[in-house]
Amino acid sequence: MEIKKLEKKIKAILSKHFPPENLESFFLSQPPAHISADASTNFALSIAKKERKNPVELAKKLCEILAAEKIGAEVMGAGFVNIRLEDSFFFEFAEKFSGAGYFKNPENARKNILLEFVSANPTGPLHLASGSAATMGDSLARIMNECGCSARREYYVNDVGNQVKMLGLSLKARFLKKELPENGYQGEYLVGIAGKLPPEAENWPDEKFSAFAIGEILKLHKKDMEDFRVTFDRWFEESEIHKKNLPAQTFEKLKAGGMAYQKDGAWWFGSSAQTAENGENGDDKDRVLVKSDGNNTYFLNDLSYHMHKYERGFNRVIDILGADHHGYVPRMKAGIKAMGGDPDSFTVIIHQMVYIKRGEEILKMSKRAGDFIPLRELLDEVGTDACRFFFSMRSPNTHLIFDIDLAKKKSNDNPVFYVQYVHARINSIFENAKEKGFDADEKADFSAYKLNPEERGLLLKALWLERVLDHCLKDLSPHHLNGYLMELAGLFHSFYDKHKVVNPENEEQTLARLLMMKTVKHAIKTGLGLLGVSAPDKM
RNA sequence: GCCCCCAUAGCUUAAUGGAUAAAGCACCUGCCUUCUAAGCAGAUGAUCCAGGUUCGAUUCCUGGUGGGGGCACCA
Repeated sequence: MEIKKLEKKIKAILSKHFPPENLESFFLSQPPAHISADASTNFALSIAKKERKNPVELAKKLCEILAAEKIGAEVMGAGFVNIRLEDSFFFEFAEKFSGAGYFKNPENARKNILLEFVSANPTGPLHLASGSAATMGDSLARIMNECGCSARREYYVNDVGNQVKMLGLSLKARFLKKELPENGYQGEYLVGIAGKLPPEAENWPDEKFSAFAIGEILKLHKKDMEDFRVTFDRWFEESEIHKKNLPAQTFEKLKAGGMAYQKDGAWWFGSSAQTAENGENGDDKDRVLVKSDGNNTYFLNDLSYHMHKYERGFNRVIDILGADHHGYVPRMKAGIKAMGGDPDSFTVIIHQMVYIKRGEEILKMSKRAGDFIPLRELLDEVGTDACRFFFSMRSPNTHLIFDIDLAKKKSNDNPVFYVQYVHARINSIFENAKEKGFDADEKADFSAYKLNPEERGLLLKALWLERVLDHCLKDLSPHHLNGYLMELAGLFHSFYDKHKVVNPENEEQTLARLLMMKTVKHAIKTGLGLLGVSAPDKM
């Protein structure tokens, strides 16, 4: 939180010279690599017009104000103010950084977030593409919690409906070695599950086959997610909302509020009218709630499930969906609004489709037998670390082409190893230090220590991790963290090649550098941890 | 036809409206007697097109072009 503290401090100083409305646009950012400064602000540029002053003049004034408070700053370019921090600042920062709760932001304390993701139908093994959503959701939840929000992960299990019936019938056919029903589930996995059925299943009713199949497939999903280091706080079964009679209650409430009408023997939700007043992003047509055969649509059930999320106390509800479901978003927002909720508290992260490149062929993710690539296959062949880092590297908006042959064959080229290698190398530095009699945790006085550019660069990078996490929260995507870790790793490897940490002839330097190594190691371990990637001591 | 997403280096991708657009792969040149060469140092190489807003646009807006996805009384 040192960046936010510094921003707060500078803002307080500036508040004596600028009106509050102009101060709102003040923030610090990390200067680009070729600028030798520790923090910079475009404040002078952004308020020049409002203040009716030349930006460079304003920037000069800023520097004078800061200099009076002993903050070193200079003007550069068109009006950037670049701040240089004292060496002592970095040592103080390093002492705090490794402490627990460094990233906890009190402003996030009231954010009670529910993330729903993967939620694959329990009718077959998890597809590779589920790994993408699982990575995004889990890493995002980890980052949110690290930053002081309360985020919970949920997996919605569609354990009722036609597909479940069909699954049971398909399993039964496999068990009795009969022809599969039309539109039945073709996958070989049902043969394996049939083998687990007891002999008396011969006399089971169809529903029991369904329940058995779902139970077995859920076990697979849970195992896959566990091995992928994704822990759901709850596996919410759709049958639960029916036991609680929630869809009927939702339906009644919509009717009572005049939001539902009857047409052609079905009940409709006026979603287009409901969203029309919102202007943009309205639903383009009304949606059926109860079909003319008397059954609920998926939408009505799902709306009641989403309202139940709010009833459980969550004030921010986030779904992660594939791009093929984006059309679903406006009607859900309209539904939440009609139910008296706040549509702005509901966010859908749409991730674009993952395409699989195998050989020269680009496959759409598909459940057809020949094209189906299970997540399990990739986990076993490439490993969780490489998979998770690879999937979290991209923004959800990227139309990713996943070259599966490359991923398997050349997994060593995955940048995850470059980052993990930092952790392993620092670990052996500590071992070496210990052998030479240095105690890395020893408190020492570094007030006279002059940081060289590489040392300063490492501590500066660690300092800015805080802002990277802010960007992840803002964009609801962990991918900024991957880029950050690769950059930090690059700085470290370069430092490592140029400077030696353990030097018995220079105790002050050794202890100072050990503190830096501790800081870098903590940044790497924390960052990798947030991505669900391990930080090995040896490689 | 309408809606959403995308277009950056040979390939896969980064870049809160900011300063000299950043990495990896591929390719080329050097570097292991020193805390792990899964590494380092260096060379080559890019913002789809046309307007607009702005002190400043890869980023925002409009219009093209090209690609992906979606437009069910399915779930």
